[in-house]
Amino acid sequence: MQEIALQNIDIHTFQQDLIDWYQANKRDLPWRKDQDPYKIWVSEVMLQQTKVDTVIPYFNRFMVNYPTLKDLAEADQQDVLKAWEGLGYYSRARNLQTAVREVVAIYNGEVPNDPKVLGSLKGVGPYTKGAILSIAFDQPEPAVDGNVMRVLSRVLKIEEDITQQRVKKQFENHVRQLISREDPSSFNQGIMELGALICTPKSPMCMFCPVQKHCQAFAEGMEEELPIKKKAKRQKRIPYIALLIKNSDNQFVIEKRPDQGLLANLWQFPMVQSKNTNIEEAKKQFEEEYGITIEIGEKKGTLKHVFSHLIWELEIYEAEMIQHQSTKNKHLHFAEKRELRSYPFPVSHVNMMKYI
DNA sequence: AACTCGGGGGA
DNA sequence: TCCCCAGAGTT
Repeated sequence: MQEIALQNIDIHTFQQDLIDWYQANKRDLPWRKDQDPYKIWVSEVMLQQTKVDTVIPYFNRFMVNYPTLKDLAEADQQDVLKAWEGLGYYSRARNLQTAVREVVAIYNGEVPNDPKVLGSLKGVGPYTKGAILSIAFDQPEPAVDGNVMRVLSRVLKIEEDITQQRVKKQFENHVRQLISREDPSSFNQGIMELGALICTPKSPMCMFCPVQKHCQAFAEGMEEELPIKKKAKRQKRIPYIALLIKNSDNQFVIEKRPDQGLLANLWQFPMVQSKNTNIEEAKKQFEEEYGITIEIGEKKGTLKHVFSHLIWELEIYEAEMIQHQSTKNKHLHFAEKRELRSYPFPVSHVNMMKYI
């Protein structure tokens, strides 16, 4: 199978052109200062579905707070989530901490360099496993991400839907054939760097591409048509009434979200789904769900928060707590205004604080 | 294989 | 708007 796609490539020259370009043009990034497997690991998890420029400040703060794997293993999860606040996909942080705790408990605090062991850790999938093995341990393992599939779909003119898992495995097989045994780290990072800087999704800069002479899509003028990617479903919209509730001590009511699912273990201001825009209905619904009697005041504004698969449409009201009955299903807390920022909140609820 | 899981930035 | 981003876990 891969022989068909690879038959037109001079593998050795391709490796050399790519690695030479990478050595001359690689960005100076904080996780490229050394080969510490822990730092490589953290950076790769942060970089999942997240751009380099977004990750840099988070990575630097994270290394100040948790300079070693052991520091992270011993940390409080709420503090780790606070350090992750705004980065998104919070299961990455929870899984990373689960995994480093396992490394401390079972592997003497040393990041495993065995592919099967490494891949068994929480949050370490095929990409992250290959990235750690190649970058930290110089092993010739594929690390196929969106960049790699875009670059190789063009170089090898692969016209299959890259959202399919079967196709991603084909790319991994291609990389196994193509990867440099002498410098797998620079090879893998080189393809990703190329995808980020030159072989971009739109308007790739083929005139500056170090592997242009190897690129079958460029030869046929179809680089803009690749890769082929099935379109994602549209998000579902969910309207909410969200409440900035003060009690008689001038404290705000906040709640901890459940420990599974969306934004797990983060904090938020109370809110109820509002199919109807009737505020009296929302008040009744709220008092049933939360076991609090409230008086709803002025509408403070609206916020839209877009997730990958859904959209929150928040209508924000201020309110006063009249009476507190029971909260058996909700983890309610009362916090002063200045204390609020010590809790990890999703960005949408951080934005609500400007209405306080 | 399809669905869940954030948030930001570029065009 | 739409698309994409150094993806992984669950069902």
